[in-house]
Amino acid sequence: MRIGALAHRTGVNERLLRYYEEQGLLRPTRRANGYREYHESDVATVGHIRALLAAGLPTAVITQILHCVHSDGEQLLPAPCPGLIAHLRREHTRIDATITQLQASRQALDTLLATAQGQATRQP
Amino acid sequence: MRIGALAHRTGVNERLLRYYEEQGLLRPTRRANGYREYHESDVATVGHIRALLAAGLPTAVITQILHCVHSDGEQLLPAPCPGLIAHLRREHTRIDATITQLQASRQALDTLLATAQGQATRQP
DNA sequence: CTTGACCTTCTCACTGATGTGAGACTTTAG
DNA sequence: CTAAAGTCTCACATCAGTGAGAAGGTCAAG
Repeated sequence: MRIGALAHRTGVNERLLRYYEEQGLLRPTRRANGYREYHESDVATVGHIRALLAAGLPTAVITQILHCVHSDGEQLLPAPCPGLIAHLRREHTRIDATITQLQASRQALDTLLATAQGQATRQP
Repeated sequence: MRIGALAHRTGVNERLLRYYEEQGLLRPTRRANGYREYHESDVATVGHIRALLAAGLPTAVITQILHCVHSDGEQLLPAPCPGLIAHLRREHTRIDATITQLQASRQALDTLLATAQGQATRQP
């Protein structure tokens, strides 16, 4: 599969897929003419990458994770990767904190919106 | 209050406070020697800015919001600011989506951790 | 074979929030 | 007065991501 097809199937910009390669997240092979050739499993990998990035993990950590993972479907972590588990636990805590904070922000926004709408309907 | 004191009280880097001024989020006055002089209420304002930034709103939008707000404690929005309400509603939706995605990421991380710990305890 | 549509390559330059450091000036403590 | 601490501006770095441009590859239709 070439880059355009992968971009289309994952919804991720081609430019970004090249960036992920540059960061060591993806390792497509090359055709004779230099075109990147992606494996079917890269579709799933890109999905994982997006999820982890959305969770706020830096690419360097994601690279490490991906190296510890046989992405045979969903079975994971055959390699030892010491320290990684502790790191992941910390990330987990961080995500929890982020969610809590986002909920607070949303609450603040709710209040703001309630006030704003009160204003707006009171003098349209 | 000078910038160091505000930084200390809010936990926000001085550099960042200057950046917020550059972006129009804060408008400290200047002393004769050029030092920034912050008002007591700026402590609360910085808190609001951090919450909104954490929610993913860009500084430009936050500037707009702050201009529509008499920060008399917590009472808000005396100015009309048309279009802002719709914008805020969209941001609200976006935050909801982000929270959902983060929860999914956390779930994925849980699975990863469970597998990892299973591996780790099986062959220590 | 030529043309045109489309795909891919690489490189340079930028964003936005934040970090960091340098060099100059001011204020404060001893 | 001197030293330390605080502040100023300016500039460059980061990190995920975006955009544009120039060059070349691929393929089907004429």
